[in-house]
Amino acid sequence: MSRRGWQEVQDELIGRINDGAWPPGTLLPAETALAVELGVARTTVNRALRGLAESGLVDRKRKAGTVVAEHPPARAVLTIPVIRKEVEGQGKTWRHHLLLREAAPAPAPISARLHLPARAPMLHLVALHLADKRPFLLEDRWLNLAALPEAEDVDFHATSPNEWLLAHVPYTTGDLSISAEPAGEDTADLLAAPEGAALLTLDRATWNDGRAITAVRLTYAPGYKMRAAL
Amino acid sequence: MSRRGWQEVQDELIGRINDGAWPPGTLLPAETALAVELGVARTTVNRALRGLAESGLVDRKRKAGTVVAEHPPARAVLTIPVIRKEVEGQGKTWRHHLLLREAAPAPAPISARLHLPARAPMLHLVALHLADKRPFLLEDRWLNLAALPEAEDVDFHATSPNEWLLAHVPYTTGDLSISAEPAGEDTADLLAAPEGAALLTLDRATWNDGRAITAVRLTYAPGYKMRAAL
DNA sequence: CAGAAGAATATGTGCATACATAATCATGGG
DNA sequence: CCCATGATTATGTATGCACATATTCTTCTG
Repeated sequence: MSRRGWQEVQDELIGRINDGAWPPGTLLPAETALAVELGVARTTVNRALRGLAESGLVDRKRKAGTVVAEHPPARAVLTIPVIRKEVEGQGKTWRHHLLLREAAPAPAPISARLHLPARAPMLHLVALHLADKRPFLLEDRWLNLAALPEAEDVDFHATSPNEWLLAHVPYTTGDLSISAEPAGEDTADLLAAPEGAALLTLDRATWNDGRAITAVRLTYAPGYKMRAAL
Repeated sequence: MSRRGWQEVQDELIGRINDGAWPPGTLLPAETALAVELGVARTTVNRALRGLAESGLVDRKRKAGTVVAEHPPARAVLTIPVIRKEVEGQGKTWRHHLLLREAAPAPAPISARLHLPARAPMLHLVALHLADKRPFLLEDRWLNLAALPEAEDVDFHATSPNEWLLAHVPYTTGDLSISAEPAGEDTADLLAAPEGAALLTLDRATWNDGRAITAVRLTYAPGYKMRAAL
């Protein structure tokens, strides 16, 4: 029945879950048993099950075995590209204006979010990104100078903060919060939106190897949609 | 230097990318070479590299080799739980009201989004979800009756459409679009928000094994923030 | 009978090997 | 010189084996 690969095995298992043969809560056979039944090596079954566990369809615990999840959460992978790439991907011309560049101690909400001591020395950058000369998004960023002293000497007119960071600290972890916010007076003005307009807003904090790097708020112009694959 | 496992190998590789030893665009050594250098089996290097490829840090192609990505996009994993679970996770009481239940042909935008013929027979459901008796989110759903004829006989007063679907078709694929929308008159009323308020809105289309299942729009009450891990 | 010590077991991972597959690269014919 | 074709090569994956590790289950002891 099997012949080809772990994908085939995975499809078979998904099928059994979806058609009700293994309803939520079912303890399913051990890897070794499945391997024998499907005529493949245990490694192959393991690969298939690992995938299902990653996507949340099953829960696995050593010795306890593999159980079909009761409430499999939907997982969507958001891909947040470099801003320039995103604009150019729409066939538009990208530009950016640096509106503010100021070394300043971190205000309380920022230092708290990054788990830094109050008033840690930071670089505050505000940049407006344009697509075909129309406002696209506002980048309001606080950069931790202790982690990135080089930033002090960078010309952010030439390279956007967004892009400079990615080139310098490509691999980061962090968290993200997505919300809809009404446009404040200044923001409305910069994004050419009516005051109070609904704006998609991303708040992001970034660490690298345990060191706080940056906190940023991205405010998109009205009408922007973020897409993700499930 | 190595000793334990693919994670250690992965950390080592991430380190070399992050500290500039392998800048973006670099073609890195073949798996076999890395395996020898790090004193592990190729399988282990492969595991580490596969992880990096999944998170977008490197691009891999057969024969061509592994290249450090030029613009590693940030990837965030959004976990969208069952609505009831989410509300209860905040320590609040969940309830829902079914506001509309109507069999009707799909309007054009819905059938287009699901790649179905125009006016395909569907079930239109609107439900308001409450957290501690306060409006939490509005669920506006179109269900493909051809794929799920059982839905015709379900009492959606007892089980929310959201939850019924998850129990019936646990594993689905689809796409998701996230935006900020101003509250329309009806929506504002139902969510107890001022008209024009900024509301986080999710639009989702769902397939199972190539068959269109449902299209849904979730409109959250003001102030809602969606969180994700990077 | 409670609680600690130990056996049993399912998953997690590493390794060596083999073959599959997709690109690329080199080669030779027109 | 161009292009088709086949050789080369890096990744992709399967397999059998071994051992690690986290739990659970069992049993022994006070």
